[in-house]
Amino acid sequence: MKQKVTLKQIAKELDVSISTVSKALKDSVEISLDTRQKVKAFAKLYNYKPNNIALSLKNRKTKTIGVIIPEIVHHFFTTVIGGVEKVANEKGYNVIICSSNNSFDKEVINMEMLASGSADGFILSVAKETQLKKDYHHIEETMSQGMPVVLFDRIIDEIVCDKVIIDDAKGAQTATNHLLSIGCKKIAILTTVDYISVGKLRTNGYLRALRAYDIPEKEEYILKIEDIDNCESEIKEFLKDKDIDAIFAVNELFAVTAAKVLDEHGKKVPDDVAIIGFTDGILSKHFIPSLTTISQHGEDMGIRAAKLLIDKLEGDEAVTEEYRTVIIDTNLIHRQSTKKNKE
Amino acid sequence: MKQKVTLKQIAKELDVSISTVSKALKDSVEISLDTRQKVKAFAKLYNYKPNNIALSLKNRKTKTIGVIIPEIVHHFFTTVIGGVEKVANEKGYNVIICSSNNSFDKEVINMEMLASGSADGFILSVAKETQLKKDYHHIEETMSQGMPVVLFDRIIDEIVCDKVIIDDAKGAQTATNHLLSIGCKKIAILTTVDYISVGKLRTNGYLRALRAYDIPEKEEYILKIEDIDNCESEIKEFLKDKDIDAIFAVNELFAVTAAKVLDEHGKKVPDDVAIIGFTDGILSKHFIPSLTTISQHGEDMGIRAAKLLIDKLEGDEAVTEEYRTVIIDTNLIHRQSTKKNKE
DNA sequence: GAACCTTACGCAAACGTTTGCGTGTGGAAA
DNA sequence: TTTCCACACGCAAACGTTTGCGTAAGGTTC
Repeated sequence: MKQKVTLKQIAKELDVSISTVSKALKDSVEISLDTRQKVKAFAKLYNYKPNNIALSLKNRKTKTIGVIIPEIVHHFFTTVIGGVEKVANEKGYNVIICSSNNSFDKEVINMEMLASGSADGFILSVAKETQLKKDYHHIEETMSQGMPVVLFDRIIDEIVCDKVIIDDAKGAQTATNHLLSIGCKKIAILTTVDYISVGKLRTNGYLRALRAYDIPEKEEYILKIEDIDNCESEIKEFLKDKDIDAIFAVNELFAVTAAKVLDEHGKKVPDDVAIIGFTDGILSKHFIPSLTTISQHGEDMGIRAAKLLIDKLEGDEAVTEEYRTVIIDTNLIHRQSTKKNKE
Repeated sequence: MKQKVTLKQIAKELDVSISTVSKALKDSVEISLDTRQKVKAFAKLYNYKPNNIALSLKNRKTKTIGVIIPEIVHHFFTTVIGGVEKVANEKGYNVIICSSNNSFDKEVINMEMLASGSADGFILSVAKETQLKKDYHHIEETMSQGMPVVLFDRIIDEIVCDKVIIDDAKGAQTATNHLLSIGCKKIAILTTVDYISVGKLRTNGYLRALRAYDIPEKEEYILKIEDIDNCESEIKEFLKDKDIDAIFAVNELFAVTAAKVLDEHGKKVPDDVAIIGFTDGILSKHFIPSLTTISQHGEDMGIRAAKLLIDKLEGDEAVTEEYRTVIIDTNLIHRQSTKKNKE
């Protein structure tokens, strides 16, 4: 089994020095044309590829971006990654993806691992547990070692760095407004517990929209779901005999689960109850009825995040000291789940 | 801005040699207890972490697994990655994920990039284009340089290496049998073009099942979809006025799209037409009606693939020379889309 | 033939580690 | 006082690169 060929081996075979080989491959004028050609031919023959590790060590940078997300099996996050990869590949960067699995410890471990030489900077959406614990030492430590961090989606206000977010409250308000505009009056919200930043913001947007329409908020219309994986039972309980004409769900899963429960109760979507979701994933698109939703433009978020990071990585000191927060526009995607006949 | 602290800096501060620091941190008996404690205290204070890059260079291994998949925004592939990560983390490996986007060129580029120092071995599902082109030089080259490769799902028969697959034909046969067993006689299949290995295998399984039941295969019941992203129009055209009582779809998207088209035609699933899919993703689970399907156990595939790879990486020569093909069991998940009333 | 200039290459340091071996210091034994 | 032995530490090489600088060989100029 062949081993990877190095400069040293080529040098030995051709009876020249390592530096000659290195320079020849780079077409340095220091080396005679003859030698250059010989070396290059030999290198091609043996399929020489410079060793990235050695280059990283020498250059003190890895040309690699570390991405840490709470879940890997998650449509929104993968679209973001898609965007990151796009930009990264264009600019000659590699992407390492790690999932924290919503665990604080795993987030810390992954971050430390990547920070100790494997990546030049981070794109990060923090784990649920991290938001709960409010322990951000690993992020601060990483930044204090000179590695830029870009936070996206689930961000942390207390940390000063580049951020890419959507205006969750505004998106939620738009969603709720849409329900109001088609004549719904009794609008329930299925949301997460408050320590999830985006959940709280979306709840706020919902409340804001109601207030703007002078509709009193009702405790009984708000369900804050704790255990996302078992949301069905909570939603079932919540929806039982509830007199509502619309539901705003802060994510796809809540939306389709609600649809399912309504279906079981013999209620029709959208005629009896309209539904609007958040995040334009495959579920919303392919569900029957297809779900009206707020698109988060995950790929754009990834693109912007990657650009911010690479700017920091390649920028001079001036750029480095200035932090930006990019807000990605959301927009309402009209589908069947909010098409009232009375409209 | 602090920079990352190195052994050299600690050594200078403490006025000892680099090797003393290194040994002290490793609790070498060569170093006096006093010095050891001093060094360790200092290292902790400055949050010293050994530089992975330097270690990789020295050890000639990176403790990193490269995973290349055709698509990142894809439920099945992400579940596989989840499995890989699980095992990798347990064994102290890092995981780098790259997507080829189903492009041959990107697959080659990613592979070469990772092969030149960033990863010790690969877990790979080949791009559609690669299957079409039948050009596998990059994989062969990587293997000939001593880096183990594990192929999964979309594998290549011609390449001799470890593989993790499901028995696609058998799974398809099981699916078709199920349809037959509930009384369906006119079973259509929505499949991919033949150069996609898994698609072809599933088509074969379908045909095998029909033959076993002595049902003649009909050309008009078979749709080979070329452009997956625009499958809806093809399916619509195909299903128009077709007299069938069941559909076997080789993936989720085809299954739900068929359901949607049927819905538009006023046909009921499962009463008029039963549907069975392949791959147990979120769509199948949450669709109304929920879809009966063949589970591929993506996470298990990832786990097995990672284990095979790590065995190769850490094994001695004996293990290295022997290649295994692991076949993961599929199983039928009964849901509503095949619950005939007549049953 | 001396002085000088090109040309074409090699040396060595550096990136941050690890580790086998060499060595200076001190104390104990003879 | 000499010899010897632990003990505690430093040296240097190695992993694979890149690159500034030094230098030998050969040619040109006067």
